[in-house]
Amino acid sequence: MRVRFAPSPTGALHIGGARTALFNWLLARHAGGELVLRIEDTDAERSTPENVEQILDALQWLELDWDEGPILQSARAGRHREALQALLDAGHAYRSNATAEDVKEYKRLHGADRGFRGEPESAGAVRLHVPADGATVVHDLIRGETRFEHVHLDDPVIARADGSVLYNFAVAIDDLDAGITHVVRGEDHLSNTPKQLLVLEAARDAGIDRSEDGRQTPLPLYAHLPLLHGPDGKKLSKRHGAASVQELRDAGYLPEAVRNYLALLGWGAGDDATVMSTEELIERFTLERVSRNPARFDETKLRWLNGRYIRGMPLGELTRRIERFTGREGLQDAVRISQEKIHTLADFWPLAGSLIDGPVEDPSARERWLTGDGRAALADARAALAGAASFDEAGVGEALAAVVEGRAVKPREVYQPLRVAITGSTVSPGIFESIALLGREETLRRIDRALAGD
RNA sequence: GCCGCUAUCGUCCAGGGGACUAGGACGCCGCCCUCUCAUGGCGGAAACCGGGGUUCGAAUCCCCGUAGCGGUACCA
Repeated sequence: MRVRFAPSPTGALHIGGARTALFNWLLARHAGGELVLRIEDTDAERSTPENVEQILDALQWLELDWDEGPILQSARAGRHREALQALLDAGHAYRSNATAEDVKEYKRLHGADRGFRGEPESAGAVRLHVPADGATVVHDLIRGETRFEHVHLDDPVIARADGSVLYNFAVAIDDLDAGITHVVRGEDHLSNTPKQLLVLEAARDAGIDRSEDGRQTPLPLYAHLPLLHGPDGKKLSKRHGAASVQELRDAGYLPEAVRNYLALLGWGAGDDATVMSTEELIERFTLERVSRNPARFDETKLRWLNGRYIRGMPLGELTRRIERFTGREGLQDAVRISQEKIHTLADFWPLAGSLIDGPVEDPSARERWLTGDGRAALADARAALAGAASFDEAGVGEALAAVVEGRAVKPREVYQPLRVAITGSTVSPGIFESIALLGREETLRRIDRALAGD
């Protein structure tokens, strides 16, 4: 089995593209086949080297590797011209100066459901001859047979007047030359498939489909994946939050969680498995179980899944990732007491950063907890902590429990003022853990500053 | 407009003629745990797009309608 992932570098790699890459990768790894990476950059206007870099970078972050490539489609222009000329010579294609208006006029005359047929001219863009009768049937591995009647198909333009080839031609030739056995891509390409199949058949007839050993290359099998949409059912875009792989990374998601989540969009293991390691995904993934319905990208479920991965991760590993994410070091103790409270790497600093860089400013928190009884409770807590026999979590807990008991109040009446005093905010890791982490000296200093505050 | 794809809880995935009183997960609601936020545990609400047909029997098969999406570029 040889599959391919063929993004066009017209922007960052979006979630939909990442899912297509993942499915191809899963399929190749499951079957012990090869994955070819091809960059579809035949549109020089819109393709940039920066975008190519970004796509490669995104795939690397996702830890999806490939076995061949990246092959730049633009580098194959020579082969494309040769193949194009062969089709022209064999009479499967012709030059035409017909414009979009001409096509419209043709349909007005012959009916809206009649495909455009042009007259061969000496110059102009190159169109493929679509047979007058019959139909091209796409045997889609996911959707079954889809029949496209030739009368409905326009003679597609396969090359510009300057001889540079267009997408539907380049794809067909490249898939053929690369010996691709399974074309797995988004459903938006289903309608393009008959055109590509027609190019492939014309290419065979023109005799340009022979591999080195002279054998005819079999036509690839096709599988069209359901499309991915935003939460509102519309096409994915920036409005939907993290829509590109880079944005997912910056939002603090883990690549393994993203892989797991993306695999669940348009595919299910068959039983009720939700959390699956990449190894398990590889083992269980099959095209037969891919759904036909479009799916929506729902970030809340990704967040939950990401949280599961974070909680299940060894402390050292999580620390390493958070340190790389934040660019800080020496975070292990803070990470340890935050692990069960965060869902993404990005959640860590807002939760626990104040333990490292000092309390944050939150006037409303001070107003609510550091006035009246709160101040008094804080003073008691200070005294208790100053005299605590030991300053580990248990020692701190004991000392503070005594304060709660002594004041005969609900625990929060002591703990919240304390939390605001040492972190500045009402949200933090556990209070005993936080205080133990700070140590006696720093804790008392922060309490004193809070007490002196207003 | 034309051509095509799709249609099960708010979302994702099961179920593919009788096992459906339609299952699991996220989210939501409630309870428990609890120092905040979380985590964890328990419970709950929540769906077969509409209409015909086939059949003893339809979420499941067929047709029509509707809706969503895609294609219809000298874009990919």
